[in-house]
Amino acid sequence: MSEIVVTLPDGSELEVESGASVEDVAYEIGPGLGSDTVAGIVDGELADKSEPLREDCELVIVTDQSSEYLQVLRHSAAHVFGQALQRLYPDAKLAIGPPTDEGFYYDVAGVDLDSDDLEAIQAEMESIIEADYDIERVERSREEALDVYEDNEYKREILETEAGDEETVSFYVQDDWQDLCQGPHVDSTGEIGAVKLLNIAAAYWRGDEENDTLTRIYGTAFESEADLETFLERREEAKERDHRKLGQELDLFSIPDVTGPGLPLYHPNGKAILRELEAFVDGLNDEQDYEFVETPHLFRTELWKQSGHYENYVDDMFLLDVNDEEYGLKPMNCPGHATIFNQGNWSYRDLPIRYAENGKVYRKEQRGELSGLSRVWAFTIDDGHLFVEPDSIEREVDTIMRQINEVLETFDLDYEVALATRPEKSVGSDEIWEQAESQLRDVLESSGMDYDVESGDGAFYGPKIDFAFEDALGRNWDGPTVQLDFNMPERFDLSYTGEDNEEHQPVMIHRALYGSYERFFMVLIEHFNGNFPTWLAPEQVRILPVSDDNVGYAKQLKNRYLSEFRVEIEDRSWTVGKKIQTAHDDRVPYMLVVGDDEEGAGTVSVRDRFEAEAKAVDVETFRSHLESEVEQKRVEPDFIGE
RNA sequence: GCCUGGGUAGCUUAGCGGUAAAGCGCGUCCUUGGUAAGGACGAGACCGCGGGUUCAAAUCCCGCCUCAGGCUCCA
Repeated sequence: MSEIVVTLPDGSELEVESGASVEDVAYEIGPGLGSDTVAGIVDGELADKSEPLREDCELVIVTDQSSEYLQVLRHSAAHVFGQALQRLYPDAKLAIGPPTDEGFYYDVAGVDLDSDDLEAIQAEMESIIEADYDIERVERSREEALDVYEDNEYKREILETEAGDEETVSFYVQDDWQDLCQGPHVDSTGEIGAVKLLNIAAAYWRGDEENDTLTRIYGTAFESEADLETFLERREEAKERDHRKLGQELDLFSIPDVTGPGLPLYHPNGKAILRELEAFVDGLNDEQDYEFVETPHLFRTELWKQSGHYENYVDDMFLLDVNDEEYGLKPMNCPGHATIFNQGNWSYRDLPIRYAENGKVYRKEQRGELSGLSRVWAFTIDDGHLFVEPDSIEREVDTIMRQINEVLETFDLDYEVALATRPEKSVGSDEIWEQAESQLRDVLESSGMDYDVESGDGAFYGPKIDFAFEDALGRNWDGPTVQLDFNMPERFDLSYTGEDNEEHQPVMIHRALYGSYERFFMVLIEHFNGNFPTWLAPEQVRILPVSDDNVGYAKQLKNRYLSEFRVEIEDRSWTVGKKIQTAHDDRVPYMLVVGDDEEGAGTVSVRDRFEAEAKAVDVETFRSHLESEVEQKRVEPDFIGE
């Protein structure tokens, strides 16, 4: 028997006989670890503990303390689901049932399920868990496996494709039930502490819409009931924060049927926030010498042919026939900006030219994809296009990255960066792409930031750096982006006169600090749970007169002292308690309670959204605090307890 | 676009073959309140749109629009 070298996570190396299993190696390390072994990670791939090791490899032993344990457990839960389903519906055909980040799903055919059926299936699952069946791995020949799945075309397809080269395939058996599966799994069904079936949806076999539609049941599993409870509470919390619900409740926006899908209307409250967001980036752009431009929403398709959008983007464009001529709503702002550049005659002394526009664009996304503000047909990009000399690319990209950092820091958002490279559908030569990608790589390298490479995720005209930020619920979003483009300048024949008196082609940089206002707004709504920082809040202060007699004083405060802020007076004849309740529901950062005492002394009583109170506050003290809180864009109201 | 499930007052929802119900909000009146919901009365709905079945349709059937959850795609 030959020896192989197994490298462990701490870097140590272990010599074992070729063919030793993951579990054998674990026992070699220590008997405690051996008996705790659930599975292994061999060269990064999750493997069953009985997996024989035949070559030198890196090995991580998975125990119930490992982060991968949950994944294994959930995979087993998917099997328990499969068994439960087939107990209740013997005709059900199982397709695939993998674990996911949040749980597991199983795609099935041959059953007609709706959400009411889940309860019975879950009860069956619980009884399988209760019975604590051993889960055993069994090797069968491919022929034998094909016999097992005589009536299941999905499993047969897996056997003929993925397992096409294998002599034998593995099954996992529990009780009288088995499933074709590579594993790994936990030792017995009883290890699953808690399961919950969540919802039911449809999915295509292998994700291809040409294929059969399968019924997908989503569920999750945990080691304990308590973990499941925590998960369900978080889920409920995310539902409570849903921007569509808050958008309705806080009267921010609507998407009524009559206006068409994915075409949101911003109400005064929503627009108040958008105006602040616009002013913020407009200010940042002013600081970097951007010039503001404006372009129409509609252009002749000639322009889209010139830009390459007609070849590469028509499927997503709204086209209109106007007097037998074809026009298209703009899906991007760059061709308009390039055309503006082309109306001038530039020297190297003029560059970089930096154009900015909060430009509305239209993209005909698939109908089923539209959702609240996160996917819409009409959205606004805080767009910017720079026309630069090749040797100033790095400096400009670096400045943009600093701007993006400032934006994300302002909202208390952490982020990661990624370099997205050439996609399949693209324009331009290999040399141009290589040059562009290597320049972005250089900027990233010299910035010292960690970054991922996302192969094939670039725009059709050039590579880009994407910024993925994380919200309060731990979800990641793309938004800010910097894109390098050597192709559009060529297509539009852009030029400037160099120091050598020769014509040169500028490079275009496309960039956005938010990405789209719609999506960024949506993320902010959920990130802050509607509790916007004071500088963004549609209503920054609400004055609550104790009785109707104090309304006059309230008006005086609003008009004379607080006119620079968004202030409302609650003048309905309600009790103070009700006025406070309503102001909290409306998520107003500051309430000023004013009764006879305050009116007599010329003060206010301040209450913030955290329920903290401060009495007999001098009006000017409050006003100047508010001014600095808004000016510095502080994330939370901090007048009280500062 | 495809699959499944929905669309009932401004909002949230009940009703599911016999021409509509509640809470919140809105209006009027009483109350003038001191830090998380005072009271009374009232207005408000072609029950998503169009067709069909039926003596009778919000309710059953068909088509369309639209929303939700997914699949694929993306800012």
